[in-house]
This record gives sequence, structure tokens and C-alpha cells, in this order.
Amino acid sequence: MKAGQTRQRILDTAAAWFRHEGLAFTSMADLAKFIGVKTSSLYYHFESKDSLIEETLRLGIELVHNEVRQAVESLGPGATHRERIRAAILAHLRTILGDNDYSSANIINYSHAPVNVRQKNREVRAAYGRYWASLLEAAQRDGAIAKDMDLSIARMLLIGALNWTVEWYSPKGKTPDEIADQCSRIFFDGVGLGAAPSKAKSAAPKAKSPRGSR
Amino acid sequence: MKAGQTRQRILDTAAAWFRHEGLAFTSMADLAKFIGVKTSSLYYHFESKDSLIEETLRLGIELVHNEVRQAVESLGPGATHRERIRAAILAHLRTILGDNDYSSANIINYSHAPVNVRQKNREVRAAYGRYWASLLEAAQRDGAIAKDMDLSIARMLLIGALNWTVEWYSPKGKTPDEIADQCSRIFFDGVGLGAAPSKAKSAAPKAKSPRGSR
DNA sequence: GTCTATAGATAGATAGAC
DNA sequence: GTCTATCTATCTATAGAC
Repeated sequence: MKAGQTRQRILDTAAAWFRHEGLAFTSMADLAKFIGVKTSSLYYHFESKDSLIEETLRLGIELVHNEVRQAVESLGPGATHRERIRAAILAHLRTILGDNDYSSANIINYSHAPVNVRQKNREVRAAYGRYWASLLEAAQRDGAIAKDMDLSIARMLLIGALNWTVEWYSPKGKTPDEIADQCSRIFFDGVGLGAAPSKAKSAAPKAKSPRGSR
Repeated sequence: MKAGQTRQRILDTAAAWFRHEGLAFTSMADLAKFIGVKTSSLYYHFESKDSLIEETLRLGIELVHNEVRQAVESLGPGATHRERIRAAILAHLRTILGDNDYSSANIINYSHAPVNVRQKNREVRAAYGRYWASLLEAAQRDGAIAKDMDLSIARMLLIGALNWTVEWYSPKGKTPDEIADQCSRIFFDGVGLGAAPSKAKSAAPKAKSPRGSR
């Protein structure tokens, strides 16, 4: 088999195993067995397990970055900021919750990767973060986001809400599109009604006294 | 040394290592060395590494659950739903970003834990989720959350935004209180102004054409 | 309760034949 | 490019002395 093909199979298999089993529970022997080669063959294509991890994680970021950018740009120049950010949210969610394993593998494993791997991934991650920052900054500049809103916090909270879906999303539950819709709505308008805060009537029915109920 | 003391030291050390190194990169030998005993001594106090993991993770959930519940209940019955949920957000963030290692260790490692460990933690996790659900349901019942808002999605997105802070929070940056403030504001009112959506003027200055810019 | 000693398994990685 | 064979390290866990 040609080098490029085998190399690609190793990457694809690694992404899938990293996504579903995690970095530590995926051994080189697991990958080799799944692919149908011997462990030593993997080292012809990759210098080490770390380098395999590094490339897999990098491809995951590049994939979601490309998907999000394309989704936003395909809206054309006439789109509103809300539409653009909504498209970014949707593309991000579809990518990390979809069949492609690379992006979800990155999200799930990045913080557990060896330091040298994280270091090599830092720039591609930062580039993706900057893209989101540019979306939010443009929206704030044009008044679609309140002037006194801290964009770095807002961005990290939003990305966090999206990334955490890999922990709870199930194909049997709400679809990525439904989640994206609601996330966009909350992000821009909140769960409230813009009405005056209502008093809590019997808000804590089971609690007899504050503190020490346990 | 008495059994209870050593046992507690093992748990505390494990929580710290699990938080900062991860489950897989924390060996029983690491813990023993740090504590100043031999590896075999750990097995007098814990049946296996898995059982140590299981107890550490369980304590993490119980801790944050207690902290959040106390924070909400200490507000008293006159508090609004916004105040109650804001207090829950703040307590959750303070706990997972603070000095105590148990809760952050849980958040960081739960999805990477062996299946039998996750299974044993399922109920305590579910109980904490139900508490949050009760807060949101009460708010929706009294009109503080829009009737057509799906509470399960809203809850998971909110908890996700909070939990993901362990990935990016730095003591040198924004404080947990500042993050909590902004999170509450976004959750209830969004980043927008409630105004009509504004058109994006020159929203994508660097993009010449949709698709294919790379 | 903690120790010494070690079993038994598995990990990442390399050498050299083909 | 892939193989067989193997090295070395490290891991979880146990047996039995003290």
C-alpha cells in the first residue's frame, strides 16, 4: 500500500479512537490491530505517538476553523451580525458533533495532551480564537453587541457552551441544529423576556432553612 | 499515622494530581511518592486505582452541589429567580476555579474515567443536574424564563459554559466573580441590546469571496 | 499500617530481515 | 513499507514480613 494511503488510515483511525477512547486508552497496538498492520509499521509513518497525536489534534482545529469560516463567508456581505454568528455557531456544532472524528477528538483531548503537543497546537488554536474574536468585535462595533460587554469573556463562555456539548450530546436527543438555534437565541437575547425581574414564589419548596439541610 | 488521616491525604493528593495531570498521567507511584509512603500502602486504604478515582470524583460533585445549594438557600425566600440562578452560577464557578481540587478534577476527568467509575458516579451527577433543573423550572413557571425555551438545552449550555472555564481560566485574568456576572447577564438578557438586528457593515473586511480563501 | 520484594501485564519504541 | 523479534520502562496489584 502506498505511504499516503496508510498514513491517512492511521490518522483516521487515531482520530476515531482518540475521540471515543481518549489519548491514554488508545495504544499504538490498538491502532495497528484495527488497521491490520503491526505496531512497528506505524513508526515508519510517524516518529512517535506524540507526533501522531499532534497532527490529529491540529487537523481537528483546522477542520472546524475551515467549516466555520466557509459557513460565515457563504452568507455574503449582506448578512447581519446575528446571522453570521448564528452560522458560525451552527457550523461549529455540526462539525464537532458530526461523523468526522478530528474536531471532537481535539476538543475532548487537548487539555490531556502532553505539553509539547499542546505547545505545537497553540498557534492553530489561537488563530481559530482570533477568527471568533473578529466576528464578535465587528458585531460590537456595529452595535449588535452591547458596548460594555467584555468580548473575551463572552467568546470563551460561548465557545465553552458549544464545546461542552460533546459531553452530553446524543444522536437520540436534540439535533445540532436545534441546539445551535437555541444557543444563538440565548447568546443574543437571553432566556428571559426583557421584562422586569419577577419575584420567586415558593422557589425552594423543599428547603426548610438556608444552610445545613444535609 | 491513623488510617483516616492517611486516607484523607491520599484523597487530597489524588484530587490535586488528577486536576493538574489527569487520571492517566497520575500513577499510584506518583501519589505514594508525594505523600511519602510506598505504593503498596495505598492499597491498604483503597482497593484499586479505580476506586480511588471513583471516590475523588464523587466528592467533587458533592462539594459543588453543596456549595451551590447553600449559596442559593442563603438568599432566603424573598430572592428573585435571577438572583437565585446568579448565585448558583457564582458558587459553581468559585468552587471549580478555586483552591479545592475535587470539583475541577471531576470536571476535567469525568469523561476520561473508566466506564465502571462513570457508572458509579452517574447518580450523584444526575442529582446535581436535577437541582439545576429545579432552579430553571421554577424560574420558567414564574415567568422569569420564556415559556418556549427548552430548559434541558438551556441548562446544558449554561453548565457547559461554566465547566469549560477550567480550560481557559487564569488567576491572572478575570476573576470568577467577573465571569459569573457576565455569564448571568448573558444567560438572562443576552449580549445584544434587545434592539432590532443591525446590518453588518463591512463585516468581513479581509474576505474577498465566499469559500475558497485558503 | 507500612514495609520489601516481586509478579504479571502492557506500554512506546528500535533493529534488522525481507 | 511491512515484517519478526525484542528491549526497556512503567504500570497496577499482591504476598508476606514486621
